[in-house]
Amino acid sequence: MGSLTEENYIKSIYALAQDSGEVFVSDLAKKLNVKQPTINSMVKKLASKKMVAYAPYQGIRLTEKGKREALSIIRKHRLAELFLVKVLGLGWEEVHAIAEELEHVNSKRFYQRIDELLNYPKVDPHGEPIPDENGKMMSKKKISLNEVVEGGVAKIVAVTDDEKSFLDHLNKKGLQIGDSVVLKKREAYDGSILLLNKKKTEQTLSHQVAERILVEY
Amino acid sequence: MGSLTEENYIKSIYALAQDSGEVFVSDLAKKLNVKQPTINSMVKKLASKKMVAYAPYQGIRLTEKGKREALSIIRKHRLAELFLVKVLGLGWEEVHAIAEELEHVNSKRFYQRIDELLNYPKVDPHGEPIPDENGKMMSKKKISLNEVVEGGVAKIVAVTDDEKSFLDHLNKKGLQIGDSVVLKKREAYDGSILLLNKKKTEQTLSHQVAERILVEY
DNA sequence: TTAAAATGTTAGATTGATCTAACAAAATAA
DNA sequence: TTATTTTGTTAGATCAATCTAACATTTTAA
Repeated sequence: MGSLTEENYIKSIYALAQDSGEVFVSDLAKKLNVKQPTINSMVKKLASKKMVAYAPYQGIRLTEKGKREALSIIRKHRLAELFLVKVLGLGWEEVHAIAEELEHVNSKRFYQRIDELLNYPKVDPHGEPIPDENGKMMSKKKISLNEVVEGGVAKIVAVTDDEKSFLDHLNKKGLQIGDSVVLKKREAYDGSILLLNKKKTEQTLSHQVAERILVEY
Repeated sequence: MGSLTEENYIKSIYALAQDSGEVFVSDLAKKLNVKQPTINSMVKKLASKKMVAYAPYQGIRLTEKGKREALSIIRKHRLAELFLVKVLGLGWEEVHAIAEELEHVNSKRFYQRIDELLNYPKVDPHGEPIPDENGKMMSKKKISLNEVVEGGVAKIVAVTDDEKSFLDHLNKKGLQIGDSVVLKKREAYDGSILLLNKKKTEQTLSHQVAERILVEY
């Protein structure tokens, strides 16, 4: 266990990496509401503890050890949220703040009993998967971009075609694994879709291309 | 709310005052496992926040504000303990450490729901009274020294005679309000008792004198 | 390819909580 | 009443986490 502060850094690095792949010092500073030099020194400390690997301009990555730590905190957070809703009868909208505190409680027994009481749940009240004691969790459902509804936000997690020409096409459209996209509109007559890529520019994809793009949704 | 550290100081000052009346910088240092100068500066800070009143060689006293804070923490600690035993099924011997963490959770709602779920309990698993939201709690039973069994430890909390001659007599025996005493032996033929006072010296009290001394037991 | 934007670093200060070393005052015991 | 013990203080240092000010490097866009 690191300090409360260290735990919060680890958790935020994990969350940002989920959202957008690379995590820069500047991203973390924004997320944690502290200035960049603060992040800089903390990242050095975490690197010395082998929790992260860091190279300037290439982002901060959690090591296996760091990921284990992150998943342990996430497990506690999500178990706490579900517990607060199911057992204490609090509203799903008010439990997040309390879970932010409970996630730092350092007692295996406490969380084992909660897990048992809730009958080993797989997802929290927001539908997020709960990692088990070994950090394993249900992966979110992956679907094709064609199954996303108009207005939906989805994160590209995989492609089912790795022909260079296909990947080049995606690059030209400004699309990469890890990017979040917004589905603006679907044309009824040919199933082509209009979306906003990460850079907020509009792109049109044919139905055939969208079919090969898997998203987490 | 003060910092975690401040909360722990307040709680310890309250606990020491319960045990022995006066709380010296040196007592608190021992209790919190830090050195005296640390206590000295923290006490100054707490005094500036009007949580304690302090005069050297005369002990640290909580102000009304400080007492409210202490009772709020104690309430959370004891509710947490009972909750851990009754709802999570943990053993009474393992809940203290977890409650030390939970007592700092800063959510009224959380503790209100626990209180409700436990049906507004009056005592924790160790028999200690639980303060309500206004800091009121059951007082422990006060009994006369004559009702304490041989070998019992009791704390003097009041006397039912305030004649100077009576109080002088107690002073001579090294007995004061707030002192803990050990009842070593009771003579069958006249009901007089032999006890160890705070200074660990043996004293004999007549049955009539003991009758006028009230203890928390 | 040069200018601008994004990303990052160093140096030095601050605040909270802690320490050690040295000294000071009050209470208690011999 | 003097010596010892208990109780407390000051000064100065350290460590974690933060800041501001100034500067540096890399990427991206014009």
